[in-house]
Amino acid sequence: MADDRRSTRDRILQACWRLLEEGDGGQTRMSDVAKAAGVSRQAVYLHFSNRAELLVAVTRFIDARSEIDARLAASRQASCGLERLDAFIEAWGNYIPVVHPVCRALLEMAPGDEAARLAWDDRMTALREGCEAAVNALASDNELSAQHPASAATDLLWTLLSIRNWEQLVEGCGWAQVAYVAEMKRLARLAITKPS
Amino acid sequence: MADDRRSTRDRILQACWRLLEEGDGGQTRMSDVAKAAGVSRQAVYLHFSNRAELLVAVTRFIDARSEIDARLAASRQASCGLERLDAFIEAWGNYIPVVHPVCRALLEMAPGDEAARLAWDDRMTALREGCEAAVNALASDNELSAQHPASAATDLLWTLLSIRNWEQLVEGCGWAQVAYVAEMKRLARLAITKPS
DNA sequence: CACGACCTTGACATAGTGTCAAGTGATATC
DNA sequence: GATATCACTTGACACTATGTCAAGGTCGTG
Repeated sequence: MADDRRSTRDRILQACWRLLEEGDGGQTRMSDVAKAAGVSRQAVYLHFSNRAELLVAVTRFIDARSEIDARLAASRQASCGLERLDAFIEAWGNYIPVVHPVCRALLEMAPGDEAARLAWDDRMTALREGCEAAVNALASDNELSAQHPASAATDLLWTLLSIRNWEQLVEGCGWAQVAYVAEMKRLARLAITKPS
Repeated sequence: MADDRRSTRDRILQACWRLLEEGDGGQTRMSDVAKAAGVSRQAVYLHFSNRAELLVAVTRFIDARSEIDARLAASRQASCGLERLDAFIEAWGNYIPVVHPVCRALLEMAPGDEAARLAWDDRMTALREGCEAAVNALASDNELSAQHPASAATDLLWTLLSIRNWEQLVEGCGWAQVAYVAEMKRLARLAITKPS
């Protein structure tokens, strides 16, 4: 029974994920998810009290299945600031395509939905903390550009690595994922580290 | 009569603009606009067949009142590529805060509304053409970085100057408008021009 | 058997967009 | 001066998606 319970919940999450990846983007409706999961619309509400909560649960579901923590941990073990910056961009930049479908849906509903907005802000705050840590590592190695205070460097890195920028370059301009990551590494160095 | 007609239409546009600037962002509804313009909700539909059309009309209304064409024309008359790049960033970057409230509304409805999406794409295509022209001017002066083909440099400049990035830095991180413009100029040079 | 957990069915409230039809009042035209 | 036309009002309606509620069904377990 406990197994069945998890299996229904998981089937909903899985179906939602699949629809977000395949479908027309964030326009996936609760009834679509229900149908895809082979369950009634109300069953979805028994597990997730609203759409925002479902989407947030899907992001966690994805996080758990994609070793994101491990990848980010690797970046924290880099031996110097520059290496850490590269590793961080590599980890995050390659994670974006995975979570992007859900992020898109969350982002689309954020303007009109407090819960979605908070969930999104949480995610972005976590990203900013990662950027801040990378900037601090650069500062420790005295590799940080003298152009700005560390907070401004963090702002820049955070903005550079935003999901919107990935969308525009990879989906909008047709850049290959590896080209995107390589270019972000190059730009980050130019923007916030000392000229070599 | 012809005067009255334009005055009602203009009152609607003006009211909509004001609400978008003051209000909670793109959540402004048709009935809000009607009320603010002192007109019935249906009167709004007599002038604009749907919300997307109204928003597009507001952007044109703003364009007309903000000498954007003149500012951009100035950037086209720059005597060298680098100067032109700066002038373009100056013109566009300082225009963003003016149109931003409407762009935000248009952007928020774009995912679910074909008309809004097309209108947005149009605007962004125009911006991209401006970026492309600036990149070409740099190429003519042999000032373009050898890192990428011109199209990739255009992609980068276009992405750098996106409204989302302005939102994040100015509204999200609290950067002053002048700091934003200055930093975009610096980054654009680093990203796509030859190192000096 | 009876209970409870999980799920279904179907009805309902709500919010906002866009449509429709009938009516009003001022202005222009014959 | 009657009449037609234009710009607008009023009020009702259809539609879509979210989220809520109540009543009932099914299955495993005590």
